[in-house]
Amino acid sequence: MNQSAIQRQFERFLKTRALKLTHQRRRIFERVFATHEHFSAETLYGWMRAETGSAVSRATVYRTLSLLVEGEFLETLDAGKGELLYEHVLGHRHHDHLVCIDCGKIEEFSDERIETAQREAALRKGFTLQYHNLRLFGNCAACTKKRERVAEIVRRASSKVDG
Amino acid sequence: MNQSAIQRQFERFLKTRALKLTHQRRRIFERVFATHEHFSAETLYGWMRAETGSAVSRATVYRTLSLLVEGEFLETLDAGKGELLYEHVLGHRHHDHLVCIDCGKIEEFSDERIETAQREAALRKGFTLQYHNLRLFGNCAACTKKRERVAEIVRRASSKVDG
DNA sequence: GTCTATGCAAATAGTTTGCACTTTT
DNA sequence: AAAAGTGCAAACTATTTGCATAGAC
Repeated sequence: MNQSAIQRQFERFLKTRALKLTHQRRRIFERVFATHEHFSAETLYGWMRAETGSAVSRATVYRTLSLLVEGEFLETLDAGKGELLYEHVLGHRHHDHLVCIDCGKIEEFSDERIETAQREAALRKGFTLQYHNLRLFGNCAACTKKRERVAEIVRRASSKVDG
Repeated sequence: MNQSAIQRQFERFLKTRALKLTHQRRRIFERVFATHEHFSAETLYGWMRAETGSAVSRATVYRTLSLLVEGEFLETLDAGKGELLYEHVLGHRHHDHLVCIDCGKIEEFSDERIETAQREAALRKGFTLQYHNLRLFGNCAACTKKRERVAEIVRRASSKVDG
């Protein structure tokens, strides 16, 4: 699915709910699908202010983001930074996230075994599964190395004190 | 591990960090381990006010909860209700959660296949896994039935209109 | 013209923090 | 006595909302 196809889908979505296609909504929509990064509401608001086009207020950014999530054009990700992150779904299969607790780097992964086991767990408990949220927290490769270097320095310093 | 054993563990934890065992901390600690439910900071604060004992302020409740999480006496769970829930770890194996989006009911489950697949995913991406967070959202058995009854009523009503 | 959207600033909600005073060690 | 803890109220942060005005249909 390409950019203009999804744009039409957005217009259809608005129409079915008797919502209006405003300049602000179009601008936000386009900007959101122009990035492949995860971004926060505040980040998006920053982009809107920095780039030219019809002005968009913070309130409208928040309201439009909620709308896009409802319409399943965006998904949210809470990386534990106190603010929600968003990512568009264009061309993205379902996936879960790995979050680096040192630098905030986010990697995506998916595993069919996990999906299956989740469905079974829900079934066992009598739940009708609607959606799920899996986040793995740890240190990315670079930050793991950094941590190892620090640990090495600490080890040498304390052996000096001991010895 | 029984109540008094974990209490001693708490005292040891405080000692190693040169923290003091105050009445407030002891009261909060005991109350938290007296429940097997998930609870929020505000709920705990409510319990503290309702029950007799040395007064505990809201700030101290929050500060002590953070301390207990750091010490790994408690774990947090974000059930998407805008407030964090806590649960103690006494006698609980690691588990993940199923959350009912209608009534808020929480069930626990665990599956070794999920744990394994997570470790593998982290490894593939070069991450050192520290912890993870898996929540399945859906409708519990009771709420699923309720939804089905509502759907049935809607179906009948619309067939009347059509016919 | 009607109904929805926007911008602004104020409100919200859960949580955190600065500071003067109290308690534990 | 020294160091840490507490309570209070104010601060904080991300997000939401009320309301008057502007814009899409």
